[in-house]
Amino acid sequence: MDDDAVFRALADQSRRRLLDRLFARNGQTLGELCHDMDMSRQAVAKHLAILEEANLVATRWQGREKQHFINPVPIHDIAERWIRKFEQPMLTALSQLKKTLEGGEDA
Amino acid sequence: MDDDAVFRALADQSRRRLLDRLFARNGQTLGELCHDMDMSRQAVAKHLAILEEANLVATRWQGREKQHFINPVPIHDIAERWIRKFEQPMLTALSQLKKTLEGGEDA
DNA sequence: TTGACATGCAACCAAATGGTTCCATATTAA
DNA sequence: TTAATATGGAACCATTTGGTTGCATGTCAA
Repeated sequence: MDDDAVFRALADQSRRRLLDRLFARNGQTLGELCHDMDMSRQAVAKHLAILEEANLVATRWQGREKQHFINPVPIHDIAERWIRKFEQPMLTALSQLKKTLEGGEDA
Repeated sequence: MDDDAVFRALADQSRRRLLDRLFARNGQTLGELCHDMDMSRQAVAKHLAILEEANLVATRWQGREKQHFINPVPIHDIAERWIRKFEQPMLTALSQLKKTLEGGEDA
């Protein structure tokens, strides 16, 4: 799986908003997803293409409409991995951080 | 907390690598973090500034050296929130996705 | 068939991004 | 004091990014 594509896809506010919208109601068409996005249809289509490229969204043609479906797996995977990575050192890192920054002089 | 800054900070491969390095050993100086980064010291410093801006890294001056400490809280927070958001609809979304994409014709 | 509708494609543009280089400043060591 | 070391600042550059517009294509409905 391409971590980088997923991270970069998530780096944009508008794309996270599109994911939120698909969470609220899955399978929406491009036209539906354009509502209240305050940018052109083509701009929204580009964002969706980036999400699709990152495998965060899958699409299906239904007649002349393109439906968009969220794919929760990649984001769940990286979130899981990053959480797991951070959970262990978290407490020690935190106390260490506080000590070194607040306390002042200990190495 | 500024989600956007955190997401964008994590969107870059080099910055994720710097976080990895700090996980491996916390409190490293700029000079240490420059090793094997295949870019100039100033470039690394810019990346670290972005991480610091996103509150993912805290720094402390020790003489003429600047030490860098990872702050696991923000990334843990957004990961938690995104995981939680995705966990509930995950199973249903997945089965729905499979049905609509593989199966073909059901709405 | 004809027209409206939903989308794609491509060219273009401004701004942000990731990098560089040169020089300045502060701290340590000889 | 002087020199080396660790970092910061600013100007600059190429590429990427996020947006636009105009036009083309395919599908549905009258």
